[in-house]
Amino acid sequence: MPRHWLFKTEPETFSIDDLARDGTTEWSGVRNFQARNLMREMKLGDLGFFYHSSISPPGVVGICKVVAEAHPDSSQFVKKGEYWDPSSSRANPKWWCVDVGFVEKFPRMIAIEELRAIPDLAYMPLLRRGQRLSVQPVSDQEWALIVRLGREA
DNA sequence: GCCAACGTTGGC
DNA sequence: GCCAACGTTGGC
Repeated sequence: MPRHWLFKTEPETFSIDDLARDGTTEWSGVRNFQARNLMREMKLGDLGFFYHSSISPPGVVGICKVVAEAHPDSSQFVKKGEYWDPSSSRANPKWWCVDVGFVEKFPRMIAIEELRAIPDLAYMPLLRRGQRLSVQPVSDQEWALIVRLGREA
């Protein structure tokens, strides 16, 4: 069972600086069953990379941790909200998510281009063609390698 | 339960 | 803005 993860977010919507400011946040709005299932596997204290997507350049910018295990995603019940799901109910919630907390911001971003150049990372879903999961597992080896890179000033 | 159409993701 | 990839939807 993976104990490390990667969380994608568009920084215009919610960035590492937003997480640093707020301390914790509900990782709501994920509407993909595979990503939901991964969040249900997460345990309190699990660490994850914080990844900025849909900007130039995209990349890993820091570390967050699971501060609450999976619970129903509150945004699915907000009527007319962006993430409202009329097919879900409080009695039988469809979407689940964790809460994440700020751990650290790396002194530099590790851009996807740099990750792609490392053969040991070739099997990361992030770098694989067509893999668009917004929540992904990260192996222990990948984790250690990327943390080392990120902490290089 | 097949599968075409459609919508979304996300790097480039 | 383009477009490949792929998940979801809905007609049949």
